[in-house]
Amino acid sequence: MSREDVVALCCAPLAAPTLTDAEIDAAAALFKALADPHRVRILHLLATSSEPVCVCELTAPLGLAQPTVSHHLKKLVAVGLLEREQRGTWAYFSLNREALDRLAALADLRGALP
Amino acid sequence: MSREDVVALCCAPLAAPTLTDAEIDAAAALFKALADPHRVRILHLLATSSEPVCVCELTAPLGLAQPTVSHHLKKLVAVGLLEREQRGTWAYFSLNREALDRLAALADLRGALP
DNA sequence: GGCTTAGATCGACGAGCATCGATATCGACC
DNA sequence: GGTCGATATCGATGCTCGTCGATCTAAGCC
Repeated sequence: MSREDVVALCCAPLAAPTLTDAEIDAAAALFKALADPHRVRILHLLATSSEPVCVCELTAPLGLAQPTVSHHLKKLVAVGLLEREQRGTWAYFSLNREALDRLAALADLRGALP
Repeated sequence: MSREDVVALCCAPLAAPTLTDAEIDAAAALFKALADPHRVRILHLLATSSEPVCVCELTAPLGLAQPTVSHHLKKLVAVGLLEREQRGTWAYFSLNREALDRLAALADLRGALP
């Protein structure tokens, strides 16, 4: 599941009459990235922060070791939900607006209902 | 994670200023239920069907054995996304509108963004 | 009652995942 | 170059999950 596959979902919400296998796999991959409480909290922390956040600021509120935080961030970046920016030694992460639009469209199954 | 916990998320979207641990766990549990392609396809099949669907109609399009389909349906019912209705020997499943509303609100992280 | 069928449950197997210590990589600074 | 600090990667461990055959339960029918 590449990032391009996930991005291709932009105009194919779950409510569309038919979804291809690839689109369904991409949707499941996106939800899978959110299937862990720590990753949901990372998104929540970034959503309530006005500026990008570096890894060192996440270990404390999450109560996790640094390798584990890197592991979760990598998964969120892989599906396009997060963007990574290197500033010297530090790595800053922020939400990807387009990915959030895609997620919101995907999660809205109600469009096809009568 | 009981169904009541998940339902309690109704008025606490992910974009809210602060989320409790319980609310975050409930959100992750809801996304976890969607983290499998077969379960996404089940929701898609139900969303594109005007009437409730029985288990025997799902095994063929999913390409799964009957116990596996029952397993997935049980998970979707557990988080409230599906409703189960017994008609004689058959069990019919349909989407829960309120759960879909909750899901759409949860997945919309954009509310708190500037 | 006895048979048939739909669906749920159980048990086991294999794959995947979260976690963290140890290590590698990379940039900044002297 | 050498050192230090921040982050990523690696390896191992323990747990969870998807899958399906076998079995159990319950409803309909003769």
